[in-house]
Amino acid sequence: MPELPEVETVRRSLEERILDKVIARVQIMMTKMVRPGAEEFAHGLVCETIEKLDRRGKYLIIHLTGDKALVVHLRMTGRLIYCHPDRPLDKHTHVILTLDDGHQIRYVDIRQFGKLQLIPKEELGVLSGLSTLGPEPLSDDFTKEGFKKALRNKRTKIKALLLDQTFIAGLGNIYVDEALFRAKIHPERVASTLNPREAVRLYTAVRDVIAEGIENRGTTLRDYVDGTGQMGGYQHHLRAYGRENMPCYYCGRPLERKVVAGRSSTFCPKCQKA
DNA sequence: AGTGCGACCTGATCGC
DNA sequence: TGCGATCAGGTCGCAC
Repeated sequence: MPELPEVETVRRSLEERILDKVIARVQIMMTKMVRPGAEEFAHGLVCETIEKLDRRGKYLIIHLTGDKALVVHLRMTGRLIYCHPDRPLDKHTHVILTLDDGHQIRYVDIRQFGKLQLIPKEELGVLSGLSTLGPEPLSDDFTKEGFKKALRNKRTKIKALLLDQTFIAGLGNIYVDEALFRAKIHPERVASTLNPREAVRLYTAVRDVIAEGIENRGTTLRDYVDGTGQMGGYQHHLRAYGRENMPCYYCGRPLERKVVAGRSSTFCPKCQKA
């Protein structure tokens, strides 16, 4: 489910509603979703005030006023929903945080792959997965020159590289396919073989698709919704992902689908030459 | 260093 | 209508 634009949309939609609220009650229906144990998780959160909401890659980081932070990863089907307690419980609701404003934040996750981790803030810098993330694609430290240079010594397929969170943070299968399509680069191209013009095209494409994804409040294929339960809109703008056999926007020929880097990949065999 | 697989889960869809 | 196979936005660990 959620890639950077979806997580950022969740962050924004929650931020305006839960900032400065106090967590009054914690209910855990499925203990494996939380870290450390249920007991410690609940006790660590109760009476804490929500100070700040950050995002890094696909991680949502909820800073509390004490020395702790709640790190959330939605994986494939996780949802964080801010709602009134009267709203009927979704079938796969695993954790409920009740706030002092009378509302709740519910963690719902059909496939149960996600994780809510309560950790001391000083451990944010060492948490596996989070601490090893590459640059944010929209930040100043993701530079054209740095990107070009980094591609030069990578012998892996460009699709695998863009999916590698330690290389660049936040891209997933959808936005990688979109970026490669826009840059007219085949997903199986070996990264080091991209010429400078291609590298720049890809750099620009990555930033553009991520920015457009955020502007459109993310992509809803089936499960994704923001912090208020609203669907995204970027699914109407996709040009490659999920468009197998449909006409290429550039040349009109049917797009092809193939497994690359272990993921289903859709591309134009004519415009994105191998 | 890079690749390919299974594992973790539920549910939608498709072919028979 | 039913039933099994396949696939899904992510990541991790392991074998080669």
